Amino acid sequence: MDIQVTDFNISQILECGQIFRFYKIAKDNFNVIANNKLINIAQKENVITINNTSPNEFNSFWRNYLDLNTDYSNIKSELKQIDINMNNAINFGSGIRILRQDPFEMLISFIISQNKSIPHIKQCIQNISTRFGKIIEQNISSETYFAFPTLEELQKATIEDLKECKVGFRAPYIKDAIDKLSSNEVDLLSLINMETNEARAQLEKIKGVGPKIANCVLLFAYYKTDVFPTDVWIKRIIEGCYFDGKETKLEEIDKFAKTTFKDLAGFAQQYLFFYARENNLFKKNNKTA
DNA sequence: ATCCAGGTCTACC
DNA sequence: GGTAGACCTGGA
Repeated sequence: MDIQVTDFNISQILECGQIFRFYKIAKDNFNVIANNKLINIAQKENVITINNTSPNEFNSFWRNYLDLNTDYSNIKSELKQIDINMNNAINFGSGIRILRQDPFEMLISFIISQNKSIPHIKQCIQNISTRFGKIIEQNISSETYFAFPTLEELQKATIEDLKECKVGFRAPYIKDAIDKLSSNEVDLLSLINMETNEARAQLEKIKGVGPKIANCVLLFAYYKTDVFPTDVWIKRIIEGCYFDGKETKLEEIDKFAKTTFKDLAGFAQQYLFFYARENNLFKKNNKTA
């Protein structure tokens, strides 16, 4: 089915670092896995074509998942007023939207993400899905695709099993997450209605979850857009653009982002991350900066 | 080979 | 309370 879109670029949305379960088929054409479903999304100008869904399913799930109920024109114009850097970043990634993804999948995925490159993160998540997730029945490809496992499905995994999925030293962290969710020591459902700081404290009870990973989960699964996940890329671009290139503590960057971007910090982070990473800005030994 | 990648934990100050 | 070093793994 075809849908008219604005402020929407499927490549930017999938490649700005918020999602790991997508496969590029061709230019502006991707397979995406979410909600135990596999769809193909292709975009031509202001029309996206989604294969393997129905109008009913699109309206009940994908519309919200793709954040199509949010008007991005106001968000962008407000952020653009901040300065030339935000202006450049937004012009570069003007079709970015923040997906509304599954909390459990985001938690495990971002635990895996620490000190890893993005292709390797994707590989680990695929390994875990293939081993513990359900086969996606309504397939549109010759390959077999697997859904990300549920908590119940991952409860069967031992630390050894997880290590075989190549997650390395993160295996006990994943196990700790599964244990704390199973015992309800951490309740992902309850986070929806919590204040950002309170929700972050819950997530950080899990071993291997610090401020960066917690913020990613809060932004990408709970749409708490006042958080500002600071990874190496964000750290570099913020230091380069706003701290005269000087080494700056994470707490100070967080304070800066809160006062500068306020409730739109999460959006600002996505524009800056995509802008910095795609252009290799402020990387060590890089004169582009 | 050596270093680094969506960070966080641990050990020591 | 604050920081250096360690940490699985794989690719440059």
